[in-house]
Amino acid sequence: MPAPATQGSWIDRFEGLSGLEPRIRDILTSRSQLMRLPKGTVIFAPGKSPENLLLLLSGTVRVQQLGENGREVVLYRATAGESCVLTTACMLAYEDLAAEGIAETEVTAAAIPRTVFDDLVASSVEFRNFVFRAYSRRMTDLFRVIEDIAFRRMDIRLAQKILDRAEAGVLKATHAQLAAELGTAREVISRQLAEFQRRGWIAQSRGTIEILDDAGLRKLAEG
Amino acid sequence: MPAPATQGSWIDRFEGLSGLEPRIRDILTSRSQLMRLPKGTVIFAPGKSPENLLLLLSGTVRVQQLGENGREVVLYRATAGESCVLTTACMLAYEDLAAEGIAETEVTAAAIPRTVFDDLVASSVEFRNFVFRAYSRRMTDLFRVIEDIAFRRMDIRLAQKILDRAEAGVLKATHAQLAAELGTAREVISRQLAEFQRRGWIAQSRGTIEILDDAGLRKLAEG
DNA sequence: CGCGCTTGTGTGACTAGATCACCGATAGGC
DNA sequence: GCCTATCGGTGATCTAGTCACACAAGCGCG
Repeated sequence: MPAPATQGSWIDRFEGLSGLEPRIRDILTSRSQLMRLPKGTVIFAPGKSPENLLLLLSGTVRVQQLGENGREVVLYRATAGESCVLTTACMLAYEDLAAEGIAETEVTAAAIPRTVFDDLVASSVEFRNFVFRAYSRRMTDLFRVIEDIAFRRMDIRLAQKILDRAEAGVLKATHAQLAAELGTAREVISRQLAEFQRRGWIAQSRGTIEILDDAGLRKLAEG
Repeated sequence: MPAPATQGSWIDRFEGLSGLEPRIRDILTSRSQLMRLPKGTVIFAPGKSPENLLLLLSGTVRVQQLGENGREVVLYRATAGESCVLTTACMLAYEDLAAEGIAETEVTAAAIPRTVFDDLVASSVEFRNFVFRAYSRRMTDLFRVIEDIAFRRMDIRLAQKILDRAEAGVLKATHAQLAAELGTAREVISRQLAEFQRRGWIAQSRGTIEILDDAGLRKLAEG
């Protein structure tokens, strides 16, 4: 991305914020703070609520639910151009969430303090719409997760996951990681992958999955 | 709808709204509309987004996720004193939700049009807090549902459900309804209940479950 | 190099839950 | 009292989660 010529140009990377009135843009740029979080940073977690609302400029944040037996499910990922609104929910949470947010890659973000956030919501329709739209999007994501877990077959979900997260036909992930993504046990993933392999859809080696037959996987994922 | 003794007194039934400035109270009372919805009314559904935000004065609204195969899971219930904020998410939703809200009993509510809602959010800190707190609460509920579905055993969840929803030791519900609540199949519920009965924890008859041994159920539900 | 350690993967046996195909029981309308 | 819709019970079968353990691949180190 080219170095911004004007102060606060990062704002325009957010869908819905480009039309902000100058006054609001000023508040946003002057009272937020750009920050860089190394990969693996825990942004929020049970008992650790964040002080700031993050608007992601680059990188991705993974939000996952933790079960007491050590198992996990990935709830959603926030990527550049999105906000981590759940954060606001956490900021206000009268109750601790059993979820945590982790920087999955290095992340750069604009951090907006709670009070400034409130101020912005009060003074700008566009910002309000931005915020509520973000909430709506997250809700939708959560609903999909629920639907998946409750109603969809593992093989289908796994095929989707692989197609989703593979880059150039290759997915770097251990069976255990995929299991955590889908909220299931490692063995289940191992067996499903063995079956995919048997059908010639993928090739496996320690920590990586290579897609051999995209169409085969896709056919399963759709149906 | 019963005429309130003093204009706007219903506002005080909502935790967090009682401290509103008079000016805001006036907007709320004058620009909202009290309404009565008969039991079974569909408040929102896929393809049917509501125009109003509802603040529930009495009755309960059940919000459930619909799976394409006809199965369901109950996401949460909103009761008197709560708002149906998801509604606002739906109002703004750029995407249809596969969820629906249904009046589970007769419901009375104050309906706030979308524009007035925006106005209130803009002009009152208390109202903003009220709204975000409501969002936060719903998120928490959704997280619990995800955790339950993904990690908890059916027998435990069923025992909890029975304890939760029984009134005076009796629960009026069919096996099919309980199955829908928990996002499972009717047969599973039937078999579990048969087991509970065998252990002397409950007695069953068509459409009703009677709790005989509260402690027994509770012990399972906790563990 | 061989050694031990950690992490990732494979497998069998078993339990829980979901699905399918039924059939019998019950209540309510007529 | 009979008909019919709804409710509940049951066996067979399949998918998924759990447990216990064994084997394999990488990795540091003497």
